[in-house]
Amino acid sequence: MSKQAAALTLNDLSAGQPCCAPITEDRIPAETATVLAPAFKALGDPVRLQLMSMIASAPDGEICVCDLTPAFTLSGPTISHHLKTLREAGLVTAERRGTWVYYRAQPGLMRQLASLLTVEASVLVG
Amino acid sequence: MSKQAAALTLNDLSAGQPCCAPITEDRIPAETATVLAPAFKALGDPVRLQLMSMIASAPDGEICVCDLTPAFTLSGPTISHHLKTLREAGLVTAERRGTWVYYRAQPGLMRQLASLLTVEASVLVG
DNA sequence: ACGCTGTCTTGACGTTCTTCTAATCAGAGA
DNA sequence: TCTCTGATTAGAAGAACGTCAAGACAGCGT
Repeated sequence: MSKQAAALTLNDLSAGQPCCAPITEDRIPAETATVLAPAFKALGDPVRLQLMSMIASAPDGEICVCDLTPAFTLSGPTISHHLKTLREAGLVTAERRGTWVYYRAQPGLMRQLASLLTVEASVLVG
Repeated sequence: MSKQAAALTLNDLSAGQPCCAPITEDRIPAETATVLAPAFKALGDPVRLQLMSMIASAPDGEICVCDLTPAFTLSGPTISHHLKTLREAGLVTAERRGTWVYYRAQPGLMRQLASLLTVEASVLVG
């Protein structure tokens, strides 16, 4: 990384209201793209996309790693690595309770990504 | 490619109605994840995210490569390569008219990605 | 027909990603 | 304290990615 002008972090975005207009309205600033692209990248793997959906759709809002791992034909460390990627992207949080670790989705960031992609009717008609 | 059970393609999804419920409601099937993950991956680069936003927010619904390239400090071939990635992900289409090539967003796929990430109030409150 | 401009493809190089095995850490129970 | 189980970290191999320079292709103008 050579030139990193603005120190815009994920918290600056997920804390406040919607970061910016949908990409159909205005061009995204470079700093915003730098902050949000990693979240999209984290969802850009089939395994992580399924993990994310299992976490986000968990009945109690959380799900144990021990329930996630057997759902795939991948080794435990590999699943753990993918979960770390989702964690570092800010899409999920982890909490250890006793022996087990539970994962929970972060709706704020998800909603931001969704609103960024929202396409209004005007774009379709026009 | 070893085991490719269902021949689910991008067209199967973008042609019809919403592919599936938001990931907050149900776990997405493996085939759907395989089809949609590349679209998220394509958006997972700051340059491509900005390109996508410039294309999607273009006043006439389309924008010339000659307007995209000078907006970045990257070589022409590199921009062209990123545009190809967006094209292969199904997020944009390209059309040559005379000397110039114009890019246009594909709202269908964008709307699918957005609805997949949609978080209802129930998830937040519950 | 020729050259000019705009865009894409090719080939290469260094970096990052995905996956594994092996080793380590955290907590529960005897 | 020792051991057992669940989860993460460390290290390594192979594939994929981002970038550029050089070359190829497409269309316009002379």
